[in-house]
Amino acid sequence: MKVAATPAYQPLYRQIKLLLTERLEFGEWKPGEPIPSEIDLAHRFSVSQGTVRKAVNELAQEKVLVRRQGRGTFVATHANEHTQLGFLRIGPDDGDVETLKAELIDCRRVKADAAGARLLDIETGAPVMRLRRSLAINDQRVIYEEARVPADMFPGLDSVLLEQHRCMLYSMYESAFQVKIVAAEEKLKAVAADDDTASVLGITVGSPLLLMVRVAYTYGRKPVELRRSLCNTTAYHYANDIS
Amino acid sequence: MKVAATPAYQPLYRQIKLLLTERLEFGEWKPGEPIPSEIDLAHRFSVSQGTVRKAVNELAQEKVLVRRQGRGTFVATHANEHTQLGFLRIGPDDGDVETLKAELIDCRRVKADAAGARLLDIETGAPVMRLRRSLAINDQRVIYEEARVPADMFPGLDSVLLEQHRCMLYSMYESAFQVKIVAAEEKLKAVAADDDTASVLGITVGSPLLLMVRVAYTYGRKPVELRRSLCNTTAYHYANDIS
DNA sequence: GAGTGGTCTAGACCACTCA
DNA sequence: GAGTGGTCTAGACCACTCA
Repeated sequence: MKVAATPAYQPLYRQIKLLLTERLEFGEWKPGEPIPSEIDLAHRFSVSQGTVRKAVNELAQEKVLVRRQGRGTFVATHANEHTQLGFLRIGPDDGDVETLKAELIDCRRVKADAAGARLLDIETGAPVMRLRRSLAINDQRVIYEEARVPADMFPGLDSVLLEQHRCMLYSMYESAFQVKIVAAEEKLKAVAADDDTASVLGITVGSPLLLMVRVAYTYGRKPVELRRSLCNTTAYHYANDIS
Repeated sequence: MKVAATPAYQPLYRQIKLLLTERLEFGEWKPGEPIPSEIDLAHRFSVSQGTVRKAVNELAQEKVLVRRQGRGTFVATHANEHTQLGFLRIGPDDGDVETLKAELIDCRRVKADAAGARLLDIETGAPVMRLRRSLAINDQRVIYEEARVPADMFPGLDSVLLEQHRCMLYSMYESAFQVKIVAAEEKLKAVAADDDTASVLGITVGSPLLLMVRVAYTYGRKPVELRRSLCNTTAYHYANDIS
């Protein structure tokens, strides 16, 4: 009988990719900073430039790194989220997103419920910070959302800090807590507006809203944030490209 | 004064990519068939294998080609849509998509309205085929949709042909009309169910539904199909990965 | 064992950025 | 002009598939 041996063959460039990821996690190169040049990395790891290139290319494709010809390769950052929109896929039916403003409703320490704990990979009942806010696109308040993060990863997270960062969450996670969001999964549904949401968004109870449930991950696909957003899509939509 | 000269520098591998795309459009290699080996292509185009590889890699990434180590590189196909789901991003909240059945409502020749014509890049009033149907996932009827395609690209499209292909549209476009869908853009909204949709889906009028508006493209980003789908997301959701 | 794509190297030269 | 990433080549060898 044959043992179900996982072949575990990993090409060299993937091992290099892992080493780079570890250094990124460790914080050797911080978001926005350049990493060493390909030639430099090739020497450090004693491989050819082509092998480093392949590892870096994959990380660039995953948007963990950003290549800039003639300048270097940089650690991706959410620092410019006010100009770049980050992971927000919502936009107006006509025209572009010109302004994006967040208004904090509250920020509280609560206990993780079973479903949330499972998604965040923590214990049920573990402390999480829950923040609620509304988002206005082009001065129209269209999104109400609730985000939950494990409290121990974000010590000192409170309303004051949030206001300081003008509610740009991923940028704040990154600069204040060294937690870099690199990917997310979203599930979308259509739901009817409840009382609270309706009053925040200034619509009638029962109106259809787009519900987006997001799990956001840091390096190594570790879940960091659970978010529930409700969007009034009367004049807005969620855009997605498929191939 | 400097003329705004578009540099128009195109690396060799992109020229090769273009040549490959042209041959695919022309039908030299059909969906499901293998294309020549990298070495063969390199000889034909008088470039190195590495350059061909780079061109093929980009096409594989765009899911126009499919690489299979040890076997060869194949033209992507929608032929297995009943097993592979194609571009459908909807799935049940619990479990997987086990069965997917389509039920044709009607298929008529109509005139393109202004908005639809613009998206399909045809004249307003030009003939389009409009087909309506419902989709059942795991034997639950959850989607009502309407698709429009330019009539001249699909001569002879009718209910009989649709039934023959069991409503697997992209597979039918491909095998019966040599139109290969390679990409799509979707816009999502939450809307209230109207009378017709409510009765087809067996829900109450006004229930929230997920509206998906899709433009599907063939090679060279030529628009081919405009689709409007309404999904009852009570026990289903639209899944999307972001990075 | 022949043929395919996948990895890796070493080296040349190009496009681009910035001082 | 020095330094970066981007392209291209030629060649070796590896992993995988299939007859």
